[in-house]
Amino acid sequence: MKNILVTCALPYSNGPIHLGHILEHVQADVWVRYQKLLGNNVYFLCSDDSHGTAILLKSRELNINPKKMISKLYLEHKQQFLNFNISHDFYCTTHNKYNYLFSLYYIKKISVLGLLKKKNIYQFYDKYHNIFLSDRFVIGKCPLCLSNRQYGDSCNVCGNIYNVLDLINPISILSKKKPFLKNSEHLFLNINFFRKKIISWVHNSLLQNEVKNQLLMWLNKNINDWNISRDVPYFGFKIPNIYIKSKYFYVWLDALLSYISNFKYFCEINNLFLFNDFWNINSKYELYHFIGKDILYFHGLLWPSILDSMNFRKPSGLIVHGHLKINSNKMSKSNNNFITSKKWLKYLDSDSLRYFLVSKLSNHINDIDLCMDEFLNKINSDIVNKYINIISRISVFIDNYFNSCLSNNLYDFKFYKYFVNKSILISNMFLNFDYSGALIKICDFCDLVNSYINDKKPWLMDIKSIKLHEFCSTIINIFIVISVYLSPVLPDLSSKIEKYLNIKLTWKCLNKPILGHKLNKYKKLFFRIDSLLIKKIYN
RNA sequence: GGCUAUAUAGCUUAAUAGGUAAAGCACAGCAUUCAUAACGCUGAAGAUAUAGGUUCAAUUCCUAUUAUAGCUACCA
Repeated sequence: MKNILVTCALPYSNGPIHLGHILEHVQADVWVRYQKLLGNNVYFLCSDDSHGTAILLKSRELNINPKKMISKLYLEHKQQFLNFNISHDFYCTTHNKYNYLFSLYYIKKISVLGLLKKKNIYQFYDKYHNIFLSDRFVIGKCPLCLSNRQYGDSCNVCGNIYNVLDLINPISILSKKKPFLKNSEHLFLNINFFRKKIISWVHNSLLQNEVKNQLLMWLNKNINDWNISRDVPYFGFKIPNIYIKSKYFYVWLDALLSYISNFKYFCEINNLFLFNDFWNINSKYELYHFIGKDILYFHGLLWPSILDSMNFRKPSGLIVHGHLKINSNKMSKSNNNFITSKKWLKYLDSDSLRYFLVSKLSNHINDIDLCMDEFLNKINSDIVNKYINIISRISVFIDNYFNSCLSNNLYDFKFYKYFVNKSILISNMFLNFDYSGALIKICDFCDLVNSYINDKKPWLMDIKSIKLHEFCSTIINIFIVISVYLSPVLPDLSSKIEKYLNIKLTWKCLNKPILGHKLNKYKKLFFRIDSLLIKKIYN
């Protein structure tokens, strides 16, 4: 039995959960559910990322206390993930005592190692809002291609990056006025110190090839010192004055540290003595982080360095996915295709989205396109026409002629066994993150069964005959096997199937066929999606 | 600008060590009635972004170009 700790990237506490979040959590959830199905011991943790300038500004905009805002969003986020059956064992926010204590512990460690340096830097300052402006809060004319309204760090038009101080006619996006330059002393982390150790971690952990290449590219040159402090006003943890005066921890530090502190918190609440087993430097237990391709820099460079400095173990692997697009466009409010999880559930169900996303996920970091027409076709043809159709066409006989009871023998044990024997193939595909490939195989199974039924023509067999009874029981047993394979993907449908069949869908179901067993009367298990609902999503 | 990826039928994706490019959806015909106009069988059509190179042989390896995505810390 394996012991595994799994995390997702932390949703930010300044807005609702959207389908992009759901993509990542579904990818992790399916993997976690498969591990559990196979009997491994998995803890699945996540948290809201509740610090940073953007949260402070959002709370000012809404005119409420940032603490109030993040706790309100926390409850909302947690509920949304529950609605999509994401099986987190623990979900909290980064704004908690444990995380603060680990932040203190961390800065002490890097300070003792002599890796902190103070440097004076110049930044734009908005005197109307009394706040230092990060590059993203300043817009102006690109110094290279002269395009208007570009961000302080890079130009969307020519793609160049530059120093914010070179921007022509800079304007603060907060006050819409010209900011002025102000200097401030900051703490910088010498991350280069860890370079060799990180390189060795990259070579020895489970990473996709493209991820490995990207990390080694960054690691092949010197990495600049990392500014880990932020000026007031800020919403986060304050750095003790012995290190620097009036500064806060950069949000990414405590966000990453929360992977550790949340587990500590979780263990304390549940009286588990597992913390050292999972985090000690020689831990044999496994640790995986599911993240989007945009935050690889932090998880592939900063995070291993943090763990190294604290003398904790490093991740066994990172699972990096691409971004979610809607109808081939980036999901954004300006594209008018920003879909929150709440809105989705108003018109459509969780399982169908889970199924669609899983059918698109592989071990590559390609973007995933949620094309709504394709979604409709896929759900109706895969789930209804292929998979559910099997039970729908056989249950009629069982209910009408055999009092909803399975026979004592099978009509075709060999055929049944064929599907059971695929269990290792299917589970390995899921465990290796080849979700789309696994679903293709499962659809092939359904095609095979439907074709078999056509071939054997049960409607021509004598009603109430043993032959028909055993035939139907064979098909239902195969349906059970396929349902076990799909259960991590479709939790809602699976629990309906469990109720109907009077069984629990577990890996043990594959040991031997279920015989002489009483089922419930069949009722429709899954409904076709109406194209009208798809249109409503956009209104 | 630099780096790392990606580019295959109308759409979405396969192709495990260079060796006849495969499947689902959509489309057409036939058959069938147990099934949510579902299922089955047959068929047609049609694709390796562009230009070169290496090779007996390239979707696969190399180079360039084009397009797309992410990164290029101090947004998260």
